[in-house]
Amino acid sequence: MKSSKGKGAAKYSKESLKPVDDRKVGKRKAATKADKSSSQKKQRDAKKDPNKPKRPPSAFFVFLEEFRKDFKKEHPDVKAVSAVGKAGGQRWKSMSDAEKAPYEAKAAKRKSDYEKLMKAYNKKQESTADDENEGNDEEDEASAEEEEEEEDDEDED
DNA sequence: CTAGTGATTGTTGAA
DNA sequence: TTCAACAATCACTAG
Repeated sequence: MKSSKGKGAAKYSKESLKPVDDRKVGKRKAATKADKSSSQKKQRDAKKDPNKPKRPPSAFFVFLEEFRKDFKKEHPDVKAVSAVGKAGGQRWKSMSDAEKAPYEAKAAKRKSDYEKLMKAYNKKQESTADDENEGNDEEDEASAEEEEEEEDDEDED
């Protein structure tokens, strides 16, 4: 699935896929915690999912992390997160696929771990009324093995 | 004091 | 296939 390179399937979208990208969709934040009774820092919530894994940062975010450092380095006085976001956004679009490659690779790895977390998260849910758990297969080791795969290929010097 | 807000794009999960 | 919200950051502001 996936349109892949676009091309062949870039038809249905185009206009239909537009409504989303334009204006921040009307504010995706403002979770307005609402409760906060317990001063538990900004833990986003405590009643929704016990331990839902946070979404893996996209290549853009990975790039942003480095970009922020560099940006602040040249703009130590800038204190607006939006400034970095905008600058990073433009810079990101200015980058070539090859340059984004390393970031995508990292993001891809992040996703791998995320999938694992999701597995563990599913198990924790364990609510569903009955769910007897039956055999309960522990299979999958929830422990994420830290296997730092340093794959550096890409351009060789 | 607490935590939401802004701004970027990508990604993922659900319908 | 399509939509929609969320991922990090950092100083400021409001109640």
